[in-house]
Amino acid sequence: MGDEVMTIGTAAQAAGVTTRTLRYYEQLGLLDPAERSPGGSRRYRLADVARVGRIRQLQDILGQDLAQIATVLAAEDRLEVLRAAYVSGDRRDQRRVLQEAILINDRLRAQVAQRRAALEVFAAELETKATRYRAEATRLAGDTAATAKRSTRRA
Amino acid sequence: MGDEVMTIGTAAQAAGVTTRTLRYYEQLGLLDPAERSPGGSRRYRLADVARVGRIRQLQDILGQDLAQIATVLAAEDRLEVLRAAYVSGDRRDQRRVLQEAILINDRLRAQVAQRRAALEVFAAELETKATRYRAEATRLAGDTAATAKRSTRRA
DNA sequence: CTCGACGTTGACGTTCACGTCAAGACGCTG
DNA sequence: CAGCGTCTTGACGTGAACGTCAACGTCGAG
Repeated sequence: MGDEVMTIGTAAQAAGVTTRTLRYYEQLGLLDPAERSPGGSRRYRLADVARVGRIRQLQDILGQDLAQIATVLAAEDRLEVLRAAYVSGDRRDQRRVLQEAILINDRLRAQVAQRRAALEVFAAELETKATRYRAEATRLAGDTAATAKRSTRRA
Repeated sequence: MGDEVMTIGTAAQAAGVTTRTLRYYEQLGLLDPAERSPGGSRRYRLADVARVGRIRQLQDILGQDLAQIATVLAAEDRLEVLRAAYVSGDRRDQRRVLQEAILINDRLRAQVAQRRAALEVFAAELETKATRYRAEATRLAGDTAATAKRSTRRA
């Protein structure tokens, strides 16, 4: 109960994309609707809709490149598997599993860190300008006020 | 002197792109090589090469979408113009010019801030996991050591 | 059971950001 | 000025990420 199951049209609407997009994502291996109806219709669950949301979010963060997103999702999926393996695994497995998880996570972190660094630089540029503008604005205001009281200055 | 002028092939190589890319950027209005030779060959200057670099940098930061990059570049260009207008303008112009500059800059900042926020969220997720993994790793190590000394624990 | 809405696969169309090729003009070296 | 490498415009090709259309099969209300 609770695991709402829906047709592709409904799922698409819920996810805010078209049915074509869902089929395309499936074709690329980004998504795989758990079951088919006896007749062959895809059946989506809320988890699938959520995954589409994740894909769009990643597109927003990392760019359109679905191949790159595929690797990120694969990594995340693998982490999920590892998590399961970890809690139910015996002691000697856990170290290996954890090591792999750390490796995957670190790779993702490095990737994100790089993008973040580039963005930070750009943001810093903009902030610098913003600061200069503000300073200039107050200077202008002060100057104008002073000018009004005294007279002229600066050739 | 100094303002090195070059042919499209040389400029392309200097910028690390192909000649096709340079013509394409020009076609989109992202770039415009100052002059043509009498015969019609494009002449690029170092500033043009730098601009290409800026475009690639922005692609890296904001994604491939050249239309969006065009608006950013247009904003930056406008800021340059305003800067010139500002230093040579008379007092009553300066306030208007500065206001426009601030407006443009703020729009860019908002845009960047949004992307930054999304990235931060993702980065935070990864950091959380990294922390958990590290904690788990030390726990495992400690547990193992303790287990070796005492005996078994945890069903 | 029928019928209309919706789903299926397959294939072709479209936009973006270039790559590639053709036919000719340009430009520098010898 | 002859020749070879480079540049010009124009046009078609390409891979990614879908849109769209055709010719079917499926599903659920009546």
